[in-house]
Amino acid sequence: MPKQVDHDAYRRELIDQCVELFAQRGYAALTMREIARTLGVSTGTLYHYFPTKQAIFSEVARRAMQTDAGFLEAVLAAAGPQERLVALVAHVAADEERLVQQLLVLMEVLRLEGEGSPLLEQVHTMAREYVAGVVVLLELPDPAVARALLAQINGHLLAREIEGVPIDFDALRSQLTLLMTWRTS
Amino acid sequence: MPKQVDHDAYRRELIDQCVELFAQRGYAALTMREIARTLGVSTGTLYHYFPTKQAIFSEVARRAMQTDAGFLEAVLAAAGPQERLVALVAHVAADEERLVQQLLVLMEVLRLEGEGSPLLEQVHTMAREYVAGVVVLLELPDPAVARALLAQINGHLLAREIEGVPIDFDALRSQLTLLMTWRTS
DNA sequence: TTTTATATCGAACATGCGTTATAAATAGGC
DNA sequence: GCCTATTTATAACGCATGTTCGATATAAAA
Repeated sequence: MPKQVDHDAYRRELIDQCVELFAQRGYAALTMREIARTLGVSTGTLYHYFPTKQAIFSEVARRAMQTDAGFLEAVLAAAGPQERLVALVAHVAADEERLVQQLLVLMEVLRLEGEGSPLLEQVHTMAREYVAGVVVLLELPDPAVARALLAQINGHLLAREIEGVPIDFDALRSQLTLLMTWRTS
Repeated sequence: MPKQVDHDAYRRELIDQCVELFAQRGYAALTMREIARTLGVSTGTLYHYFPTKQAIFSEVARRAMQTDAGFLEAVLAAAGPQERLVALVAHVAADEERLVQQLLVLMEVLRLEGEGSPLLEQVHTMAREYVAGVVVLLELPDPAVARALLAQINGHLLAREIEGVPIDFDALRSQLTLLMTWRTS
């Protein structure tokens, strides 16, 4: 009968476009009017699809936490741990921007959500799954090694922002290779 | 004649208390009224000492960037590179909270200040001085090694927030020791 | 073509913001 | 004890915010 729009698909589209916005501007500084203007809709439309600004952010955060399947496939395709590490760094280099955005959105969750919030719990869970995933992927003997590798990657992403210089991915890869040999002492 | 208050000293006191506030709440979410309430003064008093909210934040950011002298002394007191690394990690462990706050404030600067802003330039400069300082302190052959060490430390600080688990400083120290042996390949 | 439920919009509302203005309190010099 | 310049506090201003609302546009069903 009425005008028909694929509600859920459109919602996802809007959320996808919001990830970059929330990452760059932060939750508090970003206004509903600015979101609407950027997405090319009115605030009325925004409220037709989402009940509150907070609800938009929750979905943005959940979206940012999703690991893209294509990446996992690509890394798993490589034969040994060494080759997989190379594939992993290649993925980081290719998706640099998105990974920085993911970090920024996650930090925003830490800011906004208090102890015990479901969204915050989800962030912690996801982080631990990341660690466990790297252990399996690279056949590591100890989660501490995985943590070190991820810390190294995130540290470099952070340094890119703070120092304002591009990441040397060759150096990063070789540093990660060295870290892979680390054993508890 | 009138009531006398050490203006500059009081300003510094207020700024010091604001660092934690801006780190935890972020610039946009933090209101002048909240600052005033937390510091136990009125907004009028706040505006007597600072012209704008932006001005408070600028000074907070500059304050957060200051390396405390006590730390440098302690590290320099140690004899060789290995011993100094141990001292450095000990300092990180002791000042964990303050270092996380520093990171959060710096990220807030990145959010707020556009390309070419003096404050942003100051952040970049400070970051590079950090790298150069670590090179000298630990007698490293390559700035890339210093960057790797700092990335590892910051990465672990970040992971503490995101994973919600405490840092294993013994593991961190031994991982940093391994990274110190890294050479460009 | 008419009907009708959905989709979209832009104006309006209440609230809270950064900031200003103004008055009260304070303490040192006469 | 009185000035007087500084320090403090409070209320108010203009504006922007998140959200609500009524009207309009849209397209499938009849």
